[in-house]
Amino acid sequence: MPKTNDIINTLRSSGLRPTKQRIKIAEYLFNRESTFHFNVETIDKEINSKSGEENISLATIYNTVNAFKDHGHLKEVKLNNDKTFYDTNTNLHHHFYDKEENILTDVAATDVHVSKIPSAPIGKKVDDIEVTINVSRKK
Amino acid sequence: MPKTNDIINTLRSSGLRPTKQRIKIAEYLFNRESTFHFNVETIDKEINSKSGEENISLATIYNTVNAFKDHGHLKEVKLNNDKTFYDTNTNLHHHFYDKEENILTDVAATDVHVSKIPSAPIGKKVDDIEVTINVSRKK
DNA sequence: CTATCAATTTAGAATCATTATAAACTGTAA
DNA sequence: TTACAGTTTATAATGATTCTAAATTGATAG
Repeated sequence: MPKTNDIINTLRSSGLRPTKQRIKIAEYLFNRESTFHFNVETIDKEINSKSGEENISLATIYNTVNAFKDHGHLKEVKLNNDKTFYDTNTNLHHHFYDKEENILTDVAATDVHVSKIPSAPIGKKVDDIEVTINVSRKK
Repeated sequence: MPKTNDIINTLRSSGLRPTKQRIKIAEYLFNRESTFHFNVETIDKEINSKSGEENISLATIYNTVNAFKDHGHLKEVKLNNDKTFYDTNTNLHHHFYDKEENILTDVAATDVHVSKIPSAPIGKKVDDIEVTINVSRKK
């Protein structure tokens, strides 16, 4: 669980000025044990519902999430949804995806083995392999 | 390459009235050798650019694509893009994905083997596994 | 410590893909 | 041939996201 100073240093060293807003959002996103999937609305609700504290404007939340993504602190995730989701786990990993409930769960890279893939198209090289295990409620 | 009559029968048997517009779009989408990835704009441009022919309204293209998807004739595909893409290949298969160029290429299910996966979360069962092979330009 | 300036925040407008609406039209079955 | 539910359509509405331009703030030099 990174401390505020670590967060400030991380922001600085990736070229992002550690503003009040960015620090608050970074603490909310990265001060947790396990991986976390969220969208802009999540942050808006969580951070801006607390009365007594100053709110962060939606535009800033968008700016911040985009900046974090562009600097490799977040990964964008595609779901069957109108809103864009993000993942605080930027390492290579895989997913369980339940489309009935629109729930995404991380799977460690070591828990999946892909033993055969075709060669890449001409002029292309393989960067990585992502596996999505689609699941549904057991009946 | 299905003939118009086959298309009409397919539409009918999946409960879709074979209207002029649906037949035209279905012929455009399904009368081809290989898999095809497209979005609504693709259809709009291709079909509505031909002067002399009656245009199909955008609303109808949306309605039709949604109907085809809902009846299992199309599969929705998520790309790093603001527009929704569709795939005429509704069988289980995998993909090469080049995010630099936003190009998706099909990979046959038989060309990929996944030899190890974790067990599904409690109360869930595995439906299928989709593998995305991320590629980029070889340097 | 203070001035300066570029980076950032912000409210609100703008954008744009998609969906909703409701009136006109059409395929189908009797 | 008629009747009616299913479709099409132009247009308005929606909603997530981006843009804009003015106000604010963090960093830096002096």
